[in-house]
Amino acid sequence: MSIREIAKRTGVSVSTVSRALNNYADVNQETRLKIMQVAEELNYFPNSSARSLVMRKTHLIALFCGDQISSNFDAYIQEINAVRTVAGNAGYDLLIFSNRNKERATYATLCRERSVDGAFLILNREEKKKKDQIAELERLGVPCVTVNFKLDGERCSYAECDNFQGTKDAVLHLIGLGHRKIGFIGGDTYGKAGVDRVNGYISALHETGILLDSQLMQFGYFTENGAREAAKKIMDTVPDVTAIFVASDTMALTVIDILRSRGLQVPEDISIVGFGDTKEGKYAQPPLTTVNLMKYEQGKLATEFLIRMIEDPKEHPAPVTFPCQLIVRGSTDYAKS
Amino acid sequence: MSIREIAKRTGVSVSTVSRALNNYADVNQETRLKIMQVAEELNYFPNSSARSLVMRKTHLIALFCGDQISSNFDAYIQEINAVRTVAGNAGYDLLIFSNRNKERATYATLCRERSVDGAFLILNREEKKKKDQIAELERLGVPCVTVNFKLDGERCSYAECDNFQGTKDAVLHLIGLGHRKIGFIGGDTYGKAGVDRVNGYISALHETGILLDSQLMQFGYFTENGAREAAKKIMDTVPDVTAIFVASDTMALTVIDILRSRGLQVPEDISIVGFGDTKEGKYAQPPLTTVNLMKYEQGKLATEFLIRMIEDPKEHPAPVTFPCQLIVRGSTDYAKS
DNA sequence: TTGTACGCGTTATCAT
DNA sequence: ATGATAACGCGTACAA
Repeated sequence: MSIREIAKRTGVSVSTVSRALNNYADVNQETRLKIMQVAEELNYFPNSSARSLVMRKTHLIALFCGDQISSNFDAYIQEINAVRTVAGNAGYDLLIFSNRNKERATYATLCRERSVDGAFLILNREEKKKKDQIAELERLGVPCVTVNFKLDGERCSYAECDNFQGTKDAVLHLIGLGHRKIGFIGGDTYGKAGVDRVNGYISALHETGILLDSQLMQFGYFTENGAREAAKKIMDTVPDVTAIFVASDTMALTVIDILRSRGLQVPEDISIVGFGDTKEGKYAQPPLTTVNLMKYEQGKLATEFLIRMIEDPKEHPAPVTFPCQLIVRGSTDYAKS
Repeated sequence: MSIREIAKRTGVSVSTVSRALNNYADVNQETRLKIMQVAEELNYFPNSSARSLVMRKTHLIALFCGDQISSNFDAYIQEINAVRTVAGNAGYDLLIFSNRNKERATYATLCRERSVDGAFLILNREEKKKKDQIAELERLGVPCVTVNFKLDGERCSYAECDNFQGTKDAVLHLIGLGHRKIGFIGGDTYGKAGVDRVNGYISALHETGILLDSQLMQFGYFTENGAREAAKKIMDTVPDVTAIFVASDTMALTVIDILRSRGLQVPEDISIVGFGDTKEGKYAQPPLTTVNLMKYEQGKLATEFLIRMIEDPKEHPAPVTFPCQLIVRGSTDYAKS
């Protein structure tokens, strides 16, 4: 089973076997052939633990995705698919830390312990607050990338999407349809993404000369209840609103429910734009106009950064901001004149 | 950084350090404290490659999910979540093979090379045909489990869902609503699952004394086109059909489209039951009545089997067949009288 | 072209 | 209670 066994059976030394199996030039064709033949017979395959130990390379990329506790991959599939594809093409396998015994361990600790060659992080709202852990990771020296989160550090990079532009495009789309009283239901403004969406909305109005009405701006904190309350406030204070931008698809669907319960039809009476392009939105009735975050592309780019850093110690790819894409579907229409 | 470094700084031998760090009883409290302190200072963490090498245990579970090429996790999220949770609780991390350089390697080979402690397989239709690879895996000696696929072998087990009962329940639901002319659009009959669904349909009819009409039975092969053709055939030959069981949610939604294009309303004119309980179906209009495969539970159970086999060489958990759950939503209603 | 010897970081065995 | 020493399986300078 081991290289030593092959050495015995072929009557050569282990080093010769090693060289033969690793396609070194300095080994006789005959002996090589014989070695490979015996290896085949014994169904030999190198032990990657041993190899990693001596090579100091595991061909493993750590994948941190979202809360380890709630463990829902659903939201991260596109990024995960991207990592899997790009890293796989480059010859890497993926490691997902699930071990609960190590729950108190930090990202950096986990990476070091498993000697991963690099790490890909998809952080949720809670995790982004762990400043010290992230700082530790940035100091670690192991190449790291994130999506939708700024990661500074010698061996770090990231890809993020342009929430500002995405929101702005969505609101400009509404304005293009003739809407003037346009509501905004944000998630929160704790992070850059949330702030950017607010600014995108404001910028779109500003650019087209529409006056800002603070009563039209509410926040739903990405919860159903929050969205419900926000929508009610807008409807109560500005009943002649004709369109609302909502900062997540899930909240947007909730808003549509509220509107229906008040006897309003979407998009006939009021247009709704979501954010995130989820399946729920895609298959909703009417299908939701929304903003696609290009998550696969983000993941792809970030992984390419990661691979470059792993394979070249001098690489330090500049972070990229990715444009979002507006997906126009059935929940938006011309404003009633 | 290494155990050796700690030994130097504390003035003891490496073996003592190892014992101290691994909570062996036979080490002086003072020296242990000192060792732990230095380990803390140096921010020491054990190297798992080295540890795996000598312990012959990696605390790694291989996760094979679907086609390595098309790389879409979407369909397997529930199982993956289950593995992650259960394996994580038991102290295992997850390894996803993505390395494309090893595309020609077999499951068994990959497992051996990375020395995983066990493997969890989610096989798609294509992969289930690789009989020799699966046989090799069964002989490997590394604990393996699958979902929805029979895996024989000393160290193998699996969890599957009861397609027969699930289909039967769905059809009985339709019969309970007063339907008598009930169509069946299957996927295929290449595997056990497909056959079971056919038999479930037949059994439900038989049990309630409804005569079988072969014109009402068609197959869509899990493709849009297939579903479309199957639906057309049924509608053309038995225009007074009042309900159709469709063997996948995706096909069911396609069928609904076809019916609409022919001026039929669901569920007013015709009831539709899907299979699989996907998000598309859940958020469709009307929400699809369907059969939930309890994928999370299947994954959970299979993983528990796996852990048991890993931790006890004598364990050989009996496979389990899981009952499906009928989810009644808006796409089914009483038959028009 | 091949073999010897050592190191990778850890644990286990057997002394002491 | 502690230390030497030998594994684990592999890669690689260096010597031959």
